[in-house]
Amino acid sequence: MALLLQPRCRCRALDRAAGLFYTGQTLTFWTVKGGEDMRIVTIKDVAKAAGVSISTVSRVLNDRQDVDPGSRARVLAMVKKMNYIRNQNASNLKQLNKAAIGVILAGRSNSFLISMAEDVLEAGRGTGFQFIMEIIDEKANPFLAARKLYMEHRLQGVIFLGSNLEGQENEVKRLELPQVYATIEANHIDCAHVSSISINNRRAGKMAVGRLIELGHKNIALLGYFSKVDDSTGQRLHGAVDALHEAGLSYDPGLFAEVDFTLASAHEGVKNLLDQGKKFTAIFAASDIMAIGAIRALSDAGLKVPQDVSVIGFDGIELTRYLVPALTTVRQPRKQIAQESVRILREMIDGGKNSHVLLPCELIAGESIAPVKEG
Amino acid sequence: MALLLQPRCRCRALDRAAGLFYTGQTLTFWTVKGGEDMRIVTIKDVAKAAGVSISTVSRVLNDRQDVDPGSRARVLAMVKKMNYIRNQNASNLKQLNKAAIGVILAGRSNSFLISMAEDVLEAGRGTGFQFIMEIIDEKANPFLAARKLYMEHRLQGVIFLGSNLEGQENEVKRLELPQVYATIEANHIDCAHVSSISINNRRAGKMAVGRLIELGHKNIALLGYFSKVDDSTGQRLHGAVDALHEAGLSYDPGLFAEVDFTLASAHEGVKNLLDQGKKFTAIFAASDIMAIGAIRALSDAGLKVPQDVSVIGFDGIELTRYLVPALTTVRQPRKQIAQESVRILREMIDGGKNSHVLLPCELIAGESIAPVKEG
DNA sequence: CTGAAAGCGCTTACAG
DNA sequence: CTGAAAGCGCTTACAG
Repeated sequence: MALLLQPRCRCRALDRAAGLFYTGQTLTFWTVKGGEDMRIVTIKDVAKAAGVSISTVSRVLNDRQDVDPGSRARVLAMVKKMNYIRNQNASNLKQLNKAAIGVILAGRSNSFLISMAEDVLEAGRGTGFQFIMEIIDEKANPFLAARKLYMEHRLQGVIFLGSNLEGQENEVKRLELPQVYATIEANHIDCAHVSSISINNRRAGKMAVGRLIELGHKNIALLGYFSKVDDSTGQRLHGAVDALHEAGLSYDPGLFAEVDFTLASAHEGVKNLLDQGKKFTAIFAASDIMAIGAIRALSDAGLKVPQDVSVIGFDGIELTRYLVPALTTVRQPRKQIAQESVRILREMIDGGKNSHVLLPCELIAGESIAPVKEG
Repeated sequence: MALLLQPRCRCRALDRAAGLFYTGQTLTFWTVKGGEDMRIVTIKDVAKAAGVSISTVSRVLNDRQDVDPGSRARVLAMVKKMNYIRNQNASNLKQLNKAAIGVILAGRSNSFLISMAEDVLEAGRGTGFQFIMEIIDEKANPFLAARKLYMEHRLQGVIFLGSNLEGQENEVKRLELPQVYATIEANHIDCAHVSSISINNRRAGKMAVGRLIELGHKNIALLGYFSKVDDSTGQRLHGAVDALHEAGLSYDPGLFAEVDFTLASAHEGVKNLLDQGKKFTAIFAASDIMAIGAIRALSDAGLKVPQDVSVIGFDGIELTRYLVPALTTVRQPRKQIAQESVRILREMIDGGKNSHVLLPCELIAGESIAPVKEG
């Protein structure tokens, strides 16, 4: 790379053997090898500069106590001076029995899950486990991701956030690692190394629609999708139908719009219902994002929330509190799910039993629902 | 792990030497080594099973053409059968002269940047470069992240998304790699391996506030923060002040609320202004998220947008179009910035000159601004 | 407390 | 077209 020789960058090419070299304020340690001419400082370079063996450098880097304080000081000084950065590839390749936990996050743009991933990392602090997070596409294979992570980091266990287990029972079992499914009810999977923690999505959906019914709503549109196997989203909708039935109302499939977890899809779904002249006074959306898309579609049609149509979302993301009107939503206990995921996984890793936990959830009163209009 | 011996998981412990083993439908290849008893399939195992050398397996895995079709087929069959997954640690450790580009994304919960990161990956498709993305905390050191990525992947170049260059000129120069700063104006950094691409944030800020002035607003609150060095956010605010001055209005520091890129912070900032009895008829926020927090604070005080107060945001995230009222915002040409970042970086990698590009941006008319109320 | 040596799983000239 | 061998940068028993 010719640009390395530009004087304005205060860099000078230098053979590896020459060791350290000062140019201006910048300490430059340089290697020219096989066409590569970018500075790479390895443990070997540090060892040479500090006058110790690579074993000793490694010991210092790994905070082992059996190192002479003087050696340690010299090594640390050189590490800093030479800007040494450990090559994790090499480290991982060798270090087999690490205490590592993988976190597979399915869905890059799902802010609820991203927040929960942060909660998981937070909950993992001080546990002695290294948490390795992998963000994958919503449609990607989470088990493959977990296997890969295992290959590369020798995980002791995995936490899955937001993965869909639809028809994946065999994959789950074949991943022979303690695993916790967060936000997903996985109690139908009968495998001793599988736990799950979530809310009771069906009851949550029932609660939300129950509230709408209490307010006098009878024609309630539902947004979401039913999977082949009942996943979280489907359960929420099933719960909605439960509430209708319990109130002696019938479920009108014409008021269901199949939408995914995007603003655009929800917007279009509700627009379609309106265009078809469907009559409804309330909407239950299987996610907050869907609810926001829905509200916009209502607004486009001149309908006001909650005066003309009540809307309830799901998840309880931070944004809901800042919307005008604030969105009424079913709040999942995000932090608690995160913390319990870590706790349960650690328990399993320590040889404890698996468990399938259902946490209570809450209907957060916003400003987006109101009693049904007379007439 | 005792659970591996659970019959329901269809697994059986087996010495490595024993090779393959069928249990039920599941093909299980097993190793028991040093306390670890989770199946690890390596290239060596595949080689043995396919009856070739590891070199040949590696060639197949790397899609080299100099392999006998028969060998290739046998290897691929075993790879599939044995569920072989390549250990990237080992691969990266050895494979030095890869065509790889690093993408450092600063800010986990910045949806504008996350979307742009996806655009970058999209733009990178078919370039022959592997794109390696690292998401770091907003406050983390992006240069350290880049160095680490370089250590582990021998990057040819780096794209920084959303990093703050405040006082980091030396770090930039010391990172002796072609680098592109996206969304940041870095033309003050005089280094031949540094490029940047962004909008002219100052002019954009001026345009936004200019629009508010056209509508008759004179008391305009500003949300954001000024850095020591002028970064994007500061530039937007400077531009706002430019617009005021050009219109013969003076900038009232009392109408500035220092807030960061969170809903909560913007909400509190505007609440404070209102609590202090500050009078303003419009708000210019340095990001859309800030604008949303601001609108909520206005609503809490009984003020309506845009009837009582006009609000303009910045970035043009998808959500703005779905809000009610839709948020008027300065749209950054996200896709174009992403595409040009990749193009410019590749040019530099090929030995081309660096460049600092300013792209035009657009004021997207929403429903959140209106002429100032009489009286 | 320290260093020489083996080896993690892979890739890649090199010699057939 | 193929395999034996060297080596990427590290960690970790092992023997001092």
